[in-house]
Amino acid sequence: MIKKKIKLKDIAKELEVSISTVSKALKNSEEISRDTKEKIQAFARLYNYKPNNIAVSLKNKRTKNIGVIIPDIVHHFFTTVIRGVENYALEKGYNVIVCLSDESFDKEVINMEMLANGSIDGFIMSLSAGTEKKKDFNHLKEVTDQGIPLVLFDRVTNEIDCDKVVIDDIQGAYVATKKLIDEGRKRIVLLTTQDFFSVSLNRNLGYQKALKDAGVKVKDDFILKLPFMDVDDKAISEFLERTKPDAILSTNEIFGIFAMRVLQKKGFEIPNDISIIGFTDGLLAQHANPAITSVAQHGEKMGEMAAKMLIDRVENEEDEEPNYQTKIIAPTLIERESTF
Amino acid sequence: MIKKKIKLKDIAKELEVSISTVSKALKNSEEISRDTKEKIQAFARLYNYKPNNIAVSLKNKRTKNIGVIIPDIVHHFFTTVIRGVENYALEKGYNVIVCLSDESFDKEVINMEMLANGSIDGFIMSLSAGTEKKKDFNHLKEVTDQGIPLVLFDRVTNEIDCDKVVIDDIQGAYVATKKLIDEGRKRIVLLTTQDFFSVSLNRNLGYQKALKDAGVKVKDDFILKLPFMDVDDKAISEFLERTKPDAILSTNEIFGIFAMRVLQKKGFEIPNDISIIGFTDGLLAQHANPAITSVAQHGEKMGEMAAKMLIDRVENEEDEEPNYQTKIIAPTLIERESTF
DNA sequence: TGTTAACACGAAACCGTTTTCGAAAGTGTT
DNA sequence: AACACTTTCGAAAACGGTTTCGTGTTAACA
Repeated sequence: MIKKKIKLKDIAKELEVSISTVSKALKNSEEISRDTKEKIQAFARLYNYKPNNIAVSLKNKRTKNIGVIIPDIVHHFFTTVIRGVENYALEKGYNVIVCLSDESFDKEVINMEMLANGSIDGFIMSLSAGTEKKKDFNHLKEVTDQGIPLVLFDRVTNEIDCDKVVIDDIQGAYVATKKLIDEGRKRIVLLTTQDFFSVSLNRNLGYQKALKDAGVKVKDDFILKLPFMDVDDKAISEFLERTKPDAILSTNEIFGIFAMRVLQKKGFEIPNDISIIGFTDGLLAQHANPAITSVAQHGEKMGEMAAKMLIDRVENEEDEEPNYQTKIIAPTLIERESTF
Repeated sequence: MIKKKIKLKDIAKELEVSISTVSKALKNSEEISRDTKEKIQAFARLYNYKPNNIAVSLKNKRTKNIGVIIPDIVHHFFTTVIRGVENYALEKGYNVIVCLSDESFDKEVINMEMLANGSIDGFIMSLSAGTEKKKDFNHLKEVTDQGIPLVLFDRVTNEIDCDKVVIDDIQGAYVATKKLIDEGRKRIVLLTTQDFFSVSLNRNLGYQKALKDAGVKVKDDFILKLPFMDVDDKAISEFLERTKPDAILSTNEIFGIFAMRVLQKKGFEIPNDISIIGFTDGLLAQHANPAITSVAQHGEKMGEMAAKMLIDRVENEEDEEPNYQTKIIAPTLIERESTF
């Protein structure tokens, strides 16, 4: 026995008024008399009337949905961003449609196209590895050309004119490297990914800048660029044996964890023998033994800011000159047990 | 210069045919002549016509969206479930709307109500702690009464008649405990949460059953029930000092990690002195040092199955007698370095 | 040449709302 | 009694599609 949902027409028929009257009464319109409004509202409450979202969306051309496209959800950073977006969205009465590009350009395009046909009021996204590698941003261009608001976060591109929120990766790496230098470390190596990731590139720059500012020469063979997936214990192990570092900066969380494991198995003590700092202050860094000093990216805050920027755009679409902004969040070095 | 999206009416006007003709032509209807169809399709392709999802949804009463409500997204298990759901959904042309209940009953209700008014074709969800504690399932009842398909996973209730997918928690805990017994461990303690979590309860049962089957007496003070959030190092530490275990079974990932840290700080060697097995085969267990033997819950598979069950229901709504199923996934013990 | 059937297309209803506009009824003023 | 306002409500269009059904045209056939 399925209880069908009640609609305006049903209320109208039952109370012998018109649909328009019901609609207005439920919005407490001044046009409708006190009596009628009370009668209608009471009836609606009794039968638990809720307007159909789809019909409202079609009429208002507002879905109250925002689309979030991220490369990977099994990743603490993106997960915290979603939480931030969700928090703000819920507060503003928006739903969050999450799509995963799986680091693939094609999936990113498919997902965008699926959502761009009316399903959402705006996008929040971080570029997939495939897209960063291919440098093809036509799908983003099409979306913005249609007037759909877009906010890019973390992995962004300046090929596209839109709102952005990023952390200051150069600064983050700089501070981390400086911390290691100040500790007296002399052989500071960098574990990073290939260059097509905008974030890795910037972190690399920050690392080199800190070294230069301290009068330390940057050695190219102190930098290991690993593929971003399928991390290889062996590659790390060989690199560490060759470079014999006394400190490691990793541009992500996982490489640092791997390095620490390799070192611990070889009998090194962290941080006595070698200091380690990683990026992305995630669960792994927090719960490792010793806990790893990390550059926090404030994902949740990023998500909230992105959501705020997006919803502001969505709700004030009239302003003709966009005046796009890029918010830069300052990273924070969280000192734990893997450094002094 | 915003490029407005083209609609049926525009194509109709341009090609001097009716809207219905365009609609049919684009669906390759037999009613329309070859010539007209080709002309219309070519035009549509040229101008990149895509039907408006909202309008189609309103007409068809199908949104091609599925709502997923989970307690927490910053949690590896749920995150893998979402990935599984996403995979299957994308394949079938569905979008996934993710809502977070934040372990709160109220948020769970709000989210359900937001989505239940036409935004989605069905729900996939795992109960929040608040709901499990309160044992109030009226919001679920209302949804199913309306004929909206619902699939519960992991944290389920038998108060509600619907499809479910769970893992055999009793079995998982049984196998894990047996493994410890077979290793020769005599003082096997259990780290778990309060009883209102259905999963914890079952894991506790499995633990006790394995002990009994091996002729070991279950001691109540060998079981520590911690609040599910804000884990307390001190409580764990005191418990371990009091019980002096030679093996630990943790009903989740994090308690096991905490216990290992505490023990390592006290100088114990894992697994030489003490073996550890945890539930939820997440990143923490995989990357801990030593890596922790875990009972894998196969979240991605669960997500895929839940999505499959839901979409099957959605697309075959005619069958009058529901005949709800509960799929039980067998857990797997993944042996790592924290046991012999 | 008249009848019929196939073919190709269009008009209109519909999905469930919102909103504009017009109009009936009531009120008050002279 | 005539007029001008209010107040209160309903008809209808609109959002952008899908689908049913009717109809004009043409070809085929007796």
